[in-house]
Amino acid sequence: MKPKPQSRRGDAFGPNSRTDARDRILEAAVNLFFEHGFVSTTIRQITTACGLTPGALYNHFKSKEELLLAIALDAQTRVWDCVSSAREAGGADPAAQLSNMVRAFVLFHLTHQRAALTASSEYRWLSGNDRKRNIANRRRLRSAFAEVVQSGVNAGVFESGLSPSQINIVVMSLLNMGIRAARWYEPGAAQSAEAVADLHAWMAVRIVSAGGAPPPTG
Amino acid sequence: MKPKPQSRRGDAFGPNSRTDARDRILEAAVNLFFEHGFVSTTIRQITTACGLTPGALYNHFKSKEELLLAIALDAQTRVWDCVSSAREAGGADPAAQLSNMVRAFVLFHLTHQRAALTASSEYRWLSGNDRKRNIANRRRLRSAFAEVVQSGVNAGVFESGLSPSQINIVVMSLLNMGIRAARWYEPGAAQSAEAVADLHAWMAVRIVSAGGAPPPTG
DNA sequence: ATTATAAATGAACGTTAGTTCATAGTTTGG
DNA sequence: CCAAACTATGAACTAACGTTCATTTATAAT
Repeated sequence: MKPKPQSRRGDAFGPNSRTDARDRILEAAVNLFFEHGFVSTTIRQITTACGLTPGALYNHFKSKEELLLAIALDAQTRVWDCVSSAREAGGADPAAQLSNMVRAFVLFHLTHQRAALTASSEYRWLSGNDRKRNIANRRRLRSAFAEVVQSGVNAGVFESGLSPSQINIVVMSLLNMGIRAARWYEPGAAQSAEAVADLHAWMAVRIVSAGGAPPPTG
Repeated sequence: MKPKPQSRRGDAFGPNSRTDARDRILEAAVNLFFEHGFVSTTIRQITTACGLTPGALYNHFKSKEELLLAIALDAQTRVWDCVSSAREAGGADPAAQLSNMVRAFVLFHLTHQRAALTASSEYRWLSGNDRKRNIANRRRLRSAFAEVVQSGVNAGVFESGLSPSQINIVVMSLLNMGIRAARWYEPGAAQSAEAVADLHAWMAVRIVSAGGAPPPTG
């Protein structure tokens, strides 16, 4: 009786201005995925949150999973870009590279908590090739970190006792602590996102730097 | 037509020996929660996995949530005991205490991957007081770690520049990397659980030990 | 042996999930 | 100004969910 489709471009400004429906869906979804998890979030919650009815969502995404995929791929792409340019900004010094990368990674997770955490911890609900793609992206990121640490070890600036498999574990630990920071960090807290990111970068460099107690063998 | 209730004590041995139904349910549940998550695991999956029908589960647990609670509380208790005695074994030296605690924490997560990860990352599906209890247990554990780090800072054996809020972040990072290790570690891998735990303990001590670059301010 | 308790069954219940679809209104392009 | 392409609606569908229950069988206690 009262279907009132909205403009695709939206009235960019004014009291009744609305953004594109697709973007509103994505924003509502990322909020709800963060809060309740992908599985527990319903299509009806998402569409209600952005003023639509369930059927309308399927004009923009062909399934709930494709919605998750869109969010996850976008966040992964942005994390990669972010970390890549941080690496380049570190010049040829492995310590500067690693520090910059960790800082950028954590800062991204603190300033885009919802999307970053969705990409990093809801990917298990993707199936088939979507999942493979997400996993491949994650592996690529880990490899970039591992490369930098290895180069530092080779250059003698990082702890020489670290074996390649230990390096992998260290890298996974660093990434996981950054990812989980997106869960516990609260934007209004005493520590700024930059301070938290700096602390993580500091921890990373501390772990791998040469000097101090050698790593355990094995 | 063929209800064949089993012995509560079970025929302890022999070809048809069966353990107590409650334990079989818990074991099936912890496996499925680990693999598919709490929300996605169905009562029917659990009961099928241990040779029961859905209704039978409710003779042992009054709801799906109570099943999760039983698993989570048990694991938390065991982690606490484990970490507490590791702390005592460290004597009065904060570095030995922290190293032992991290080692014990990680080792527990690697040898009880399913239960530990369920306790640590499915607690959000508990409601009301169950959830509060879980959160309180987690906080107690964090406090124990923070106490040790703070005592090391006070004693001058750990980095003096670390503020209390930085200590909290460091502790959360340490715990999170141990927790996540339960997800990526594969028991048959090249690295033994002990070696991985040792490496984590090494990282922890490296981060907090005095000397090296001072932590960022803020 | 008899009784009381515990445990398993299989069918059912009420909900709610993701998704589809005929319909109707809106926007765009020629 | 008309037609084609979009987009939102609201109702419906199927499937699966957690849970309940009357009933039946096994075990434990007296």
